Amino acid sequence: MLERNNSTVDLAKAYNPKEVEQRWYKLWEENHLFSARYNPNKKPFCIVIPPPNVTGILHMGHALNNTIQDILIRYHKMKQEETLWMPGTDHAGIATQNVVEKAIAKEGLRRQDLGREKFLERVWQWKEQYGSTIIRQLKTLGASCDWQRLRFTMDDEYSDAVKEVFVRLYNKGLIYQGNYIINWCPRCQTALADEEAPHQQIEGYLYYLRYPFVDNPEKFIVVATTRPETMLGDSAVAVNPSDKRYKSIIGKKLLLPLVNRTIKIIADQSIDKKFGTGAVKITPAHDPNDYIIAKKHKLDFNCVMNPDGRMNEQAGHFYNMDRFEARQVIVEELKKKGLLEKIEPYTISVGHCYRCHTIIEPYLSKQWFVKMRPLAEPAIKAVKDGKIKFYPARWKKVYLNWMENIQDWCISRQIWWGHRIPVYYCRACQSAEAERKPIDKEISNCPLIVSKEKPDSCPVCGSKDIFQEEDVLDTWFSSWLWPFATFGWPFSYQNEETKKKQQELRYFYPTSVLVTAQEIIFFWVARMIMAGFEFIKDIPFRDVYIHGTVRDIEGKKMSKSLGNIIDPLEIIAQYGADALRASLIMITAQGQDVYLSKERFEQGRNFANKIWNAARFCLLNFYLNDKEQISAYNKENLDIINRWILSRLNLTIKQVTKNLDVYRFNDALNKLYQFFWHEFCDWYLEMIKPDIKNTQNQKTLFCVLEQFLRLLHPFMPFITEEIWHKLNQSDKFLILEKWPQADEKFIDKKLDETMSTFFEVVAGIRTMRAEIGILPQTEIPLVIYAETKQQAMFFESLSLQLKRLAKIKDLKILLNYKHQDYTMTNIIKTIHVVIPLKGLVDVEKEKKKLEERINKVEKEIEQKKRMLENKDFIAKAPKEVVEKEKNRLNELQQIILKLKAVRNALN
RNA sequence: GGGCGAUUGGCUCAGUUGGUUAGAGCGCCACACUCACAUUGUGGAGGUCAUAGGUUCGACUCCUAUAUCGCCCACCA
Repeated sequence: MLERNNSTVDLAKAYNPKEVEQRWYKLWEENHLFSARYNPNKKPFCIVIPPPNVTGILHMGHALNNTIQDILIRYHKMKQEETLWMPGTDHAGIATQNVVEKAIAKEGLRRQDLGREKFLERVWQWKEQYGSTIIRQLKTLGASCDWQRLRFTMDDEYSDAVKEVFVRLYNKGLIYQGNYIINWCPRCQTALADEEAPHQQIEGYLYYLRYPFVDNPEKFIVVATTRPETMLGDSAVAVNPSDKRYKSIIGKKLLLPLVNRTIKIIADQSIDKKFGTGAVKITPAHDPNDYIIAKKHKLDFNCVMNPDGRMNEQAGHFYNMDRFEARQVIVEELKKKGLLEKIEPYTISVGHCYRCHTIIEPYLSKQWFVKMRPLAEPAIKAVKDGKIKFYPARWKKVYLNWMENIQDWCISRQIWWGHRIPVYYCRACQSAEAERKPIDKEISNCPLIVSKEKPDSCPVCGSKDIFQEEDVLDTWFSSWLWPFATFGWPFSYQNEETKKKQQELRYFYPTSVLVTAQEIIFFWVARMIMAGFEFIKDIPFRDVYIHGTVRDIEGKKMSKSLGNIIDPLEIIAQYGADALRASLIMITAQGQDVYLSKERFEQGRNFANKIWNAARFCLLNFYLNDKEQISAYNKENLDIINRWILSRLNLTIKQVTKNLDVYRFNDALNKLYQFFWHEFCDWYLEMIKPDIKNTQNQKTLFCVLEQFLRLLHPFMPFITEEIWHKLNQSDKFLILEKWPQADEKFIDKKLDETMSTFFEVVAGIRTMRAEIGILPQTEIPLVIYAETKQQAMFFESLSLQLKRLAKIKDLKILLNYKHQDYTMTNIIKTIHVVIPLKGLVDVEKEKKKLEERINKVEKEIEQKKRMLENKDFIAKAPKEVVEKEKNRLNELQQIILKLKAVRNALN
């Protein structure tokens, strides 16, 4: 009930987001407004959050990503769907381990000092202490996640899913172990997947080395390399078999410098004759291409480096040198021996660890892999067939390109924090060689036991001395199960609870949309699609919305090391979460990168403040005791101003809804911004102000404000909820209210046009006033010469407003323009507007301006005429367009007549 | 080497299937504070839509080149 006593409406002059936001979030949570459940009577809508790292703290990327999800969730909730936003965090193996290692380093400890178990204890401790930071921060942003469902990728239930998946894939023959050259990070000391080792160009050198012949040490062959330190592990030099320069020496023996080992010259098609000298040193254990060649030619694999990037015992007197130090020393020694031909500057592209940015070492080691081809097939098809849609669509191509060239996935990591690989060995059967060493022995025959649980005894020898694989799984090997493992899949134990969970999975899966950034398409999106098909036999989500990357104002990625971070929490503290959200959304065009500076957030703050003050004004002026729904009116009973604002409101509802449905958040919000600020505040409120107590104004005002709050709620949840309660004085939460539906019968295009003519006239008068220097508060007389009787009546009906808005006294609305005493005249649309005050006008200036305008209009008339004389245009353009052009020409011709009349009068 | 994106007023960007007079925010200039809001209001200046061709009755929009910037993918030592 709308019972209002002005003294009870107590709103501060400026909006104070801090207090409001905290209060409402608490109430939302306490009332479980975000919780979702199986509900067959409602359409499900589900988003799984891209789980932030437990080590994470909220950055702008999170803020954007989660604001978008929150908008979708709140929007669909208001559309009365059963809405679930599944939250959680990711254990982030390497990242978290690094963080904890740094922490214990302060105590002078390395993880090896603690041992695996103790170290893991410390990680869990760390997680308990700091792991919920990001969750708290998401709450300050307003995220409407179902927090009771909060998942962590290392939860028991979730870990069970990971093990299940490993076992299933292994049994299907899709997981294998093998010695391959993988991306090795010498700092993290673990293998990485290809995606985790992005290539970056760095300025390096191309070294030309001389390898002497065994039978003739005076002569040599020259090879080019960017990594001279690997020469210690060379097994051969390869040339192209068709290379005339080297044809005769294929098969000859060379003496590998510094190590004095004999190697052969071999021939291989893959060698590019044009590159370098056309002769390539082959280092099978340190280069993926050389590895392939070595396999083919059965060469030796000489590993010369330790996992920490230092040279190993095989490296002779370079032992224990760091790889880059060894590079310099080796080059130096070769130079002394006269075996360095030359050094050229050269740009090379090398992999970098995506966690610590150390240069990757291609390293031969025994790792676990997933065969991806079979998994990719259905995932490719689903996207090709449009079962999964990308927004913006261009990412489809990127996805397909990657999927169609997919490589096997290295999933083992030599770290401690993560899901330990569910593989067991029998010590009795195991020989010493099974220890991890970069070797090229075939996989040991020692029996593997792949099992979710530790087996009691060895199935081969019966020994009870069983131990588990040391490696853990790639973090993404758990993340790719997120859309279903979060529901409790695989429901290993059947009971009431798991049955309920199963039902929920069936209800919410496939989820509705995945919202993420482009960097994550390969890591996560593609793999979730594959896992979805493999384990649930269905797509994991229908839509994938890829938003842009948040960058600083210069287009650089925001990062700690660059020091260009804008902290969202600081913005929230300063301007409020609503302001942060609104600012981010307003400048984020679909899928485009966002360039941010602090000042951008003022726009959101200003908008919030504007809403606050407009609402305050309304609340101070409501006096009706009963609230009547506007839909109960017959719109014919409303006056033109109320009809107009309802027309604009309904159009806005339509546009906002449409834009939200296609993920055009900026368009949706900008429409609301435009409507509220410029149509509702600037025009509507100003027009009804003098007569605000009028019943129909009251009702319409209430209705528009109420509907607007609903529309804005997904974008700016806090301020809308606050005003909503002040407006309704009830306990009903806005988030539970229905999303407005546009009522077509209120949308009146003609009326909109008529009103904009009125606004143009008002603005035109203001311009004239400003030009002749009449102060805003000074009232002036005015004559309007309308075109038609109807138009005159229209202005008559708005004369009160016109007088107020343009500070007019003695308003005359006449029909036939007759120039009398020239004072100041303007033609707005086709209407003469005259300020009958003498002596204010600089006649020469006016003449000049008039001439300019006449010229412009004449030019346009010429153009229109040409257009309309063109037979092709008349024949081929749509009728409406031709009609429009004709009308415009007509109008222009009227305008020009009037302008000329004024000019003539001036002369 | 392939692919993608961007190029619109001083700045940052919109412009949804091609259709009148290309929009916004910020900034700038001028004016206005006892009036819901100076985190405001009113008015104004400022753009040959990167360049060159082409398609079309009509191009900011579609096509082809070119230039500049940015990103992604690829094992060329």
